[in-house]
Amino acid sequence: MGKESVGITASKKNDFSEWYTQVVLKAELADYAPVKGLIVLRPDGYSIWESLKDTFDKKFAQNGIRNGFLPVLIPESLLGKEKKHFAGFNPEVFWVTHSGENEVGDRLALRPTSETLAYTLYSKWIKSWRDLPLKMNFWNTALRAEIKATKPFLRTSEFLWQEGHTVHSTEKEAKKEVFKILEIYKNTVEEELAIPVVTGKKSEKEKFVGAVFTTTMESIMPDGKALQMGTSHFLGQNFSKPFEVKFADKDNVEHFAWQTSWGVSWRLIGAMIMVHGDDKGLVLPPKVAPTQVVIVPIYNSDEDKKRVLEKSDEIKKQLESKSIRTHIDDRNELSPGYKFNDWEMKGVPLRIEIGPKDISKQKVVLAKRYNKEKTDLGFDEIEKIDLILNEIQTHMLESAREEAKQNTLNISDYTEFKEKIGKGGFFNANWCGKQECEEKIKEETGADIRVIPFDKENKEGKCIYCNEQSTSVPIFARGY
RNA sequence: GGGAACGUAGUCUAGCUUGGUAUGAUACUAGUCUGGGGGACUAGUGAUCGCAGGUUCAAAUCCUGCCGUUCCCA
Repeated sequence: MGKESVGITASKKNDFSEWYTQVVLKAELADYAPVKGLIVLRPDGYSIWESLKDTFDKKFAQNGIRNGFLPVLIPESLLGKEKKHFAGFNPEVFWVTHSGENEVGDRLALRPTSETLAYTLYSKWIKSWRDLPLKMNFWNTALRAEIKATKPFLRTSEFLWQEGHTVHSTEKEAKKEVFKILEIYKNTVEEELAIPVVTGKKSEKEKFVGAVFTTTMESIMPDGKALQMGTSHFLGQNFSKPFEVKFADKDNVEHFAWQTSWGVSWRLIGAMIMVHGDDKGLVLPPKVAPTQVVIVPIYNSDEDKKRVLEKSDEIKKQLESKSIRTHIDDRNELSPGYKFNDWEMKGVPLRIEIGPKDISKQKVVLAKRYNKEKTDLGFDEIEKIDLILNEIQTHMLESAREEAKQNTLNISDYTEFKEKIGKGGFFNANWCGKQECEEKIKEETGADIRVIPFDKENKEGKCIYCNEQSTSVPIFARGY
């Protein structure tokens, strides 16, 4: 068999885009749907999403947030209630204009996001301060037409996500919620996906349309571009006013409520692929890997086969008793070498090779995916595998942090900035806070303000563009 | 937003310039051997050449439209 035709043929370093697409398709995470910009999730891809969903659900629940479900169709009259919000989304809205042969009266939008729908309901449900806070989350898909370049997980016209919508009686409490959610996002992405993130605020220009302010977490990808990993918005009363989300307070005075909305999408899967993958394919962080350990039995005679499979099964049971997701690759028709490459392409964190030679020595061969290390592991050490998986998880985050650090640069000279932006990276640069400078920089370099880190607000210095008094040190980068 | 390329079996691909019923590999099925890093041999299955029109005795090939995919640049 031609090695070229089966594995990943593009190099991550030299041909990043092509490499990414190949990994998604060949590792069988997703495939293209017959409609432009839409993808289909295959079991391994969906399993990773389910794993993230489970983690988020637990954390949301601990924070008093409950799940609900909203319909996909939103009447135009509702969507248009908050003018700026509508204008922001309108270009990419899919419209339903017919039911069968009949035209519908009020056009129906396939939700680009659900604020307008959720808050219509919220205004019905909320009457008193006793009804607050109202904290709900929705797992669904959103639809935003992507006219041009689409890429699996990163830019698709329909994407899986969760959108949370909370309502509070005070501004302070709502703001606290915004930051609490962002913290949950950050922890989850770093702990589960082993991707380091920078948290902070979006600039006025980049904030969510309709929000008072937007907090965000951003990560740097190996090609030097920034990826927005999730956002948590403080909506203030911008939506509660048009949608009349109001409540009678303890003093019997009616107030408009304070709101938040927040979301992460399957983009996180795209980030995971980019950050950890290599030229052999996907590399999965153990915590989200659908299969954590794959056992490849090796044998020739029927007698050996029986012994090896029996031992494999024993190891599998031992691992499963510790909740380690284990698979035995007993496909008879394939050679061990083929299987090794196959599972490496799919990114399974640990591989156990076991043959007659190993059994006689009371050990197996253990191969780690993320650093390609191969060692012997005695039968009596099998129980340590959960610790090894944890170690891998930790190391993956550490090395991703190291890489991110090397791609982050402090910069104060605009000429130098323009020279270096081509290679990508995060650039910490002083900014005066004026949108004009932000726009000029975008125009001249293609880089925008990804995030103003929380610890970099109110920093003195000189704006990299206009040299005037700076107000903060945002991260500039070219983004996805 | 601007530009370029591409679409032929599950996958990759030859053929297209100069129209004549599609090449090869791999995968798949069966068998024998093999088995510690992408195995070998033998025999078989699998394609209305992206879709819809048009030109023609005849279209994968020429023309038009549509759909889809990829890459590069802002």
